[in-house]
Amino acid sequence: MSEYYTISEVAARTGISAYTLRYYDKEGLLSFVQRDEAGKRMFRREDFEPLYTISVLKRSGMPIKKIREFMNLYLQGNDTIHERYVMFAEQRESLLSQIRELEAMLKIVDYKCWYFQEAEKRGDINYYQKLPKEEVDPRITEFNQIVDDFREGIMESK
Amino acid sequence: MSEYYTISEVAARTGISAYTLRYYDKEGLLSFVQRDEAGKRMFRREDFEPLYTISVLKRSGMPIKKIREFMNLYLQGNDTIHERYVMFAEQRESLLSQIRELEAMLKIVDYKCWYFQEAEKRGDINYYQKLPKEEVDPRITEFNQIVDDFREGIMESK
DNA sequence: GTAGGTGTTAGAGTATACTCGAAGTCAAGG
DNA sequence: CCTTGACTTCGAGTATACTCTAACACCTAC
Repeated sequence: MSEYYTISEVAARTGISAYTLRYYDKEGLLSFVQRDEAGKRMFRREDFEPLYTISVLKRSGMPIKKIREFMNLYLQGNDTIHERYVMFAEQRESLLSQIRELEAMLKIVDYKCWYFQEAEKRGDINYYQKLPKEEVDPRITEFNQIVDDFREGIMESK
Repeated sequence: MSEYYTISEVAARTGISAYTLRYYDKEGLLSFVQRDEAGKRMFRREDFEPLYTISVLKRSGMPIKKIREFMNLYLQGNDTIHERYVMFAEQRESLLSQIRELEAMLKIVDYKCWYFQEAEKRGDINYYQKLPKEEVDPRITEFNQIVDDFREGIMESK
């Protein structure tokens, strides 16, 4: 069993390309990686944990610069536990708001899927305009209200 | 009450800057917008619906090029209802997988928040390594297993 | 000893989505 | 009449995150 992993081994295992790993290093994300006499990166077993953390932060939408800040705190060890906790707590809030945003978009896209199916049945994208008011599905009225608010500059929280 | 809206009125109401609206137009997203004799864009009341749709698709993570495709179908009216339905259905799947991904990240960030609080109490980021095996919280064991899988190249679905 | 395969670096190129500057048009108000 | 302000276009600049090329350094196998 080899003590160290080369960049291409790490790339193959993590799904992060060697190019990207070198880019992350250049950007100061991989300062914890050791080098051999020739200057080659030698990834240790324990290096996969910070690597995984980088991957999680990136997939959470954190920009590289902020991940670098985090990694700088990581390098300083026990003195920065609190600061790192704060960063995770903030990222948690960011994730929650991203999820809320996507769920709001999902609701509208769900409506659009339904509406387009109804329109397809009738062969007319504006079929509801030809119906008497009381036969118009409330979902349509509700959506039109959202669009009216959009036109009037009434933003849905956000 | 004015019949038409200028670009800056639309910008103020929708929160999309005039620069961005012109960029969208250049990219073929706003072909439905009329112009006056002087070449100025005249947004009609009804134009806010496609504008809202563009906003929703963008906030759903759809790239501009694909939104353009959608808008080209929109311009063709009733003949493209089915194709547009398909695009919404695909976007719905995309949203669901984005939400699943962020929820998976949230779980890990939640764990990190908890772990860093525990570590802060003890003033040691690796406190659990000094505990007897049976006193280590199962959440820690579980997380370490995820990192082990990451190192072994065992991807969590995705 | 030399070809192949790995690694290194610096720096250029790509893609996406804006964001802005410059120069010009046009209509209304002082 | 002329300035002001809102609009126009074209094209350049910015930011982010890669993605790749070029030139070179090693080590191993034939």
